[in-house]
Amino acid sequence: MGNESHSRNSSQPTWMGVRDAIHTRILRRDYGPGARLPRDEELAGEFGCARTTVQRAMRDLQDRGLIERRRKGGTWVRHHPLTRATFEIPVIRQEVEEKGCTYGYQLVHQAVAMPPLEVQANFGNWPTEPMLQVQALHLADHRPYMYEDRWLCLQTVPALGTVDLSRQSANEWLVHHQHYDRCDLRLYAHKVTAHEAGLMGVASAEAVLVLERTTWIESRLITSVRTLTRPDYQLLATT
Amino acid sequence: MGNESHSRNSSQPTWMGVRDAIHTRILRRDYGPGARLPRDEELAGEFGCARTTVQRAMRDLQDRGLIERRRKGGTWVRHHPLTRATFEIPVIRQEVEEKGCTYGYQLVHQAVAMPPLEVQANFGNWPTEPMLQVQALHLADHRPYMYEDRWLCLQTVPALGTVDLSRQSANEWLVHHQHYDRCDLRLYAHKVTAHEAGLMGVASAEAVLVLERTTWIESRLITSVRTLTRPDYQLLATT
DNA sequence: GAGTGGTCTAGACCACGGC
DNA sequence: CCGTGGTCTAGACCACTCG
Repeated sequence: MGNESHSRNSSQPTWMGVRDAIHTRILRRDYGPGARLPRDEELAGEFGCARTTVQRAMRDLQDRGLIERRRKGGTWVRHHPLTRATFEIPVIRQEVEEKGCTYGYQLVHQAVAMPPLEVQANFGNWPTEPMLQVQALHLADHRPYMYEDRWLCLQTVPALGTVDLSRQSANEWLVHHQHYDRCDLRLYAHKVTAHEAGLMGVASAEAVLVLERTTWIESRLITSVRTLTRPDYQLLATT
Repeated sequence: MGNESHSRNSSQPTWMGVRDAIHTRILRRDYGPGARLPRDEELAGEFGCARTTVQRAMRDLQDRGLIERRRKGGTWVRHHPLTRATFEIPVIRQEVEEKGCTYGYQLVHQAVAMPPLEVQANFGNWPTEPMLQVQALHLADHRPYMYEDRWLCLQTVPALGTVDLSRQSANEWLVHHQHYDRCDLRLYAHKVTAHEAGLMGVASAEAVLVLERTTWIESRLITSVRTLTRPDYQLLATT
């Protein structure tokens, strides 16, 4: 039944021990796909622990997408366990410097304009209005590392109007001066245009990973940015 | 101080209420980047709740990448909050059917062979040995939806040798017969080859998103699969 | 209405790790 | 060593939701 490697001693089960025991039962189909698990209280009795401990174990299994829990409905084994992948999106300067490279930044274009429809698509109900567009390159050892096309909301962050974005990236300024409480992400492949290829220093029509991020504070739009990575860029996750 | 929208009433703070209050203080730089927070017990006293409740709030802030906690070291505001994105990787049949399409499957190639080096790179210390390679198309309304190039470990899952993979996808068989307890993911952009373009029914040299997954059970390799999506495929996440 | 999970408490002990 | 977070308990009440 699992070797209980997480328990401190036999008389006091840990939540990890309980979790592993239940996980094992799911893997062995003692609790098969779609099956209903015993009530927390019952399991607590079986394992000789408090109901809180079972709860802690169950929350972990739920976070991992193995079970579903509903008040009154009880706990159920998912028919198909969810595969959830968590990626960490790094701060660009930090990522570059952690690779032992010198970070650099170069402003390409800046103007106030009306965002095109495909950008507005990220904004939900947010009213259409002119925004500050900033296109810039992030460099590693003086070579292009990432290209970003960003739209900034001057209504939400008026201070941006006074920042010299040729010296400091909007990314960096925002990290230090404007927190967010919501972030939408979109990830897809993109064939670079001739213009983008020139800026990035890659072959024309190369395939690159695009990361689109839209951030908000208290339901007010801050910025939407489309980031083009180098063709060899990979996102890694271990579940 | 935040409007405590998560508290049931003023006399009994909820962990979400406490979390939001602390979050607000971080946003307002009452607890600035790199600062140390008061001990849990102290905060519990301030909020008039049990230490357990503060713990629950802190764990959530930690999961969201806003703070770091260490025994004896205390709780600290991260200099740069982590941006974590969680994506759900769907079961293919389910994903297709949820879009209202008919799911289909077509085996392209199957053979036992030695996996090439770039595939072995996903296997860590796992010994090199012949594996079952399966290339197949997943269809939506009879049109190509995804292409997968998969390597299966016959040592770990001998039963696979007897499965007719021209009728049922390895994906589906594995979901029903072989659970995993570890999954490594890798995500990148790829320019399709002429061969892949022909199979997928897309223009040659098109950019597509590739999802590589390697799964394990009790430290034994199960399978490694490289999935090519359609050019318009996007992964979405809301943090 | 009633069964089930979700949360809170007060107190205890443990484990990690900085000093 | 000893301060701090991590976990466990036993019991209580609450909130959601299914039948």
